[in-house]
Amino acid sequence: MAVAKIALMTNGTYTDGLYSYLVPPELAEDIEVGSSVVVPFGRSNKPVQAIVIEIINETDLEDEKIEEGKIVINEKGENKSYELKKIISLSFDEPILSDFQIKLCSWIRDRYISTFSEAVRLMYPRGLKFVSRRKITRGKNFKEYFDDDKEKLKEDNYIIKTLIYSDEVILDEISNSDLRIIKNLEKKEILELGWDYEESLNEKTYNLISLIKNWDKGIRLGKAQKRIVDFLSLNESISEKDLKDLLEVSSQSIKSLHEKGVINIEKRDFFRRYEINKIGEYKDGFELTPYQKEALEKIKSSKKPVVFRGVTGSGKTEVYIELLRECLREQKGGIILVPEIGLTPQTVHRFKKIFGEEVVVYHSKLSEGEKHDAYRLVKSGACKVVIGTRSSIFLPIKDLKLIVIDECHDSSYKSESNPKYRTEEVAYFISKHLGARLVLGSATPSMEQYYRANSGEYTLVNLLRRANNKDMPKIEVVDMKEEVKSGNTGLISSRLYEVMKRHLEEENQVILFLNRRGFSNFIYCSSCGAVVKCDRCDISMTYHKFENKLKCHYCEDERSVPTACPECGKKSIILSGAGTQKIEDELIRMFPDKVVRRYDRDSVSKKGDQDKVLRDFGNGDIDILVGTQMLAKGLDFKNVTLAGILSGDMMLSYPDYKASENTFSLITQVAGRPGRAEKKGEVVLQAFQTDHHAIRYATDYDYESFYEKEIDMRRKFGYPPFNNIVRVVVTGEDYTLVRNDAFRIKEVIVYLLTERGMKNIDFIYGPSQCAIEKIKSKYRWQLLLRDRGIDIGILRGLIKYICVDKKDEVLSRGNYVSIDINPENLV
DNA sequence: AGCACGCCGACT
DNA sequence: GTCGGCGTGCTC
Repeated sequence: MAVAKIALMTNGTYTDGLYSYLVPPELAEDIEVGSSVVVPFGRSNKPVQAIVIEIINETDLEDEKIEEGKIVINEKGENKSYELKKIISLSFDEPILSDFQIKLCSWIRDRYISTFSEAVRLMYPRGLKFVSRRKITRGKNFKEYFDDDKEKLKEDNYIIKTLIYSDEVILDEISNSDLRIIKNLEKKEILELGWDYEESLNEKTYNLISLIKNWDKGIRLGKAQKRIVDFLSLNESISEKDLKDLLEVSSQSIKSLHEKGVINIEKRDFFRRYEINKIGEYKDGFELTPYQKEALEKIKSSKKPVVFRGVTGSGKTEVYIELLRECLREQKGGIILVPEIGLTPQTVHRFKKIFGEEVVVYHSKLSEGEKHDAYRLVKSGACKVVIGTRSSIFLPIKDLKLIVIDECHDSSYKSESNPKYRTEEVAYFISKHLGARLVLGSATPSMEQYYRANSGEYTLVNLLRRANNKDMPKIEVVDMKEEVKSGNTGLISSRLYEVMKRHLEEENQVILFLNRRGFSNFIYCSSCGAVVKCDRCDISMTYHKFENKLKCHYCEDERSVPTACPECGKKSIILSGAGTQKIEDELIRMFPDKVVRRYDRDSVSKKGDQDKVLRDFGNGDIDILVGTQMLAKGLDFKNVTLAGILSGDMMLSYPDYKASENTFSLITQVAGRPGRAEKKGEVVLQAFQTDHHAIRYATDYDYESFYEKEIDMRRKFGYPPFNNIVRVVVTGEDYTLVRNDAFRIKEVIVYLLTERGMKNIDFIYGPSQCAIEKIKSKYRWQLLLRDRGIDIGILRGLIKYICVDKKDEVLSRGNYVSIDINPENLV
């Protein structure tokens, strides 16, 4: 028998390795590398899912031999023999992972310090549900047990009673006391305790109905049946549901037609697909401008990944479309990655319109069924174009030749949960191995991306002219310090009000932009200055007017607004900050005859809400749209002539080395919204730190100068792209234990390195408390490490050794450690 | 991570 | 005695 090395799909680092199982002869033909299988695991032989990573034929065994079902493994000159278990079953006919995907899993596992199962999960079809349950059956002494003592029938356990008339008892969970009883009876062979498992595939089918060619015309048909036959003689085929709806006929009529041999009923796969409504306007056909053509040719001729810097409105999308068209002409596949699908409904719709059924849309808001069907459409090769968010990079697109990462600087391309991968790196790995073209498009590439483009690792392609040949709108800066001095404590400066009024009077539309949903919309005490914070997360709670409640954005905890200050007891609690709700109120007061709408995660949480607001805005039913980040990307409305940025520098105060970069790109993006059609656009930027280089260069649209200044700082302080940052976060409920563990990790690192003769260990920062000290009742301490004077590979290995392999020895019980290589944010 | 097993204290 | 809680160790 052949031996399969498998990786388990259960969680946990302890079982993160390869295990050997025998391939039973009856499955030998079907099990391949990449197959999804079920294996018995652990002392109780619980069935678990696993992926076959390697198959070794008996004849190829070297250090290992199989003797009478046992495997003899030669380890360090010693023969150890294990009883090998057999694979129970195969879950899909086809292998789930290709050889390349297995390679990718290993790479992800190493690079981001995750487990095999976490990596496999990224690529595993969502439609398969697997559950294992306890199964209790009768032992051979079961009958005797009652013969001995008839009284037992009355008092015994309900499981045993059930077994008197039923062959088995299946339980989702088993209580500790029941387990003990069963274990005891198992020894006497009265009961047997085992496992049962169930796999269900969430796939849908429909009935396709068509007329049989030579059906017997002499058969008598009912009225409804005649209608069906008439319809089918004009139409080739129709789904049963549509037939019923259209002709208003019953299942019975269809059934009897089938029985009479008049019609065919065929089961067909039904694919649940994500559809979106048309929003806004854009031209369907287009011709590339000479500049776009030039960029296209440069991209096509590059052998390296391309950083495609195109200013807002330059028409990067048209270039992507051309690249995709070329792919399809050659029968190859392509993928366009976008930051968050909700951010660019217009783009998605546009691709759908051009490429039709060929496009699969994939993002986190899809249902499990929709995700699964998207996977199937791609896996089968039926669809060759994917447009989706970061996780779609793992879809098994056939003959992948093009990967585009649009808005490539966006932070949503970094995964925050395990494996904490960076989409760009994964895409790079894939493109290299599969020979696919990689294009990173943005108006404001990240400092790292631009650095790579300048250093020759990537190719730089610029598209610095807008498609409509218009200049970028002028950005006017309003100094809020002056505004406060002159007595205006509102959110909207007198200057912005003035400009808004002018644009609105000319029947144009205005977008107002704010950082994050209600980020600083906290309440505070005007006597002592105390801010109401969440007890569990230690972040300011946000005031939500509609519910008149305070909410924590990290743990979703909520409470009513206190009447007195929790610190000093005085009744001087007042509202502050600039939540979108508060602004909405202010605007309604300022412009009573205009329609104001909010666009943030609170007001458009449902799938349809978002489309509706954008549709209304596109139709001109809304005059002023107020929103967060969601407004900054990809939206294209021709009547928008003014964009207001209310707190342009708020982001600068985030505890993050990327604060400047994020501020710059945000301003640039917002500025790209107004004036996209014939009308001239204008931007008003309110800020306190008007002299900051991010603000100054952004208002001049001077990306190059900003880059020069910023890259110097990165070099000086050892931040990416010059150094990698490894973040280790310890969490747990006991403050002291968490803190001590963070210090212990540092000590162990220093100890191990000095032991190896390393002298300058000055690349560890911290431990320090995280900016958000507590989330969901768990304290958080962090350690930041940089690869200064140490190779990143060695550093990664060291951290894995300490925080994963030796976790039990280093960490206190109940504490948890999370490792993030080059994290996107440091809160 | 689960899961099983075994040790120990509490309570009939 | 035996029930249940938790600490420990293993998983091809």
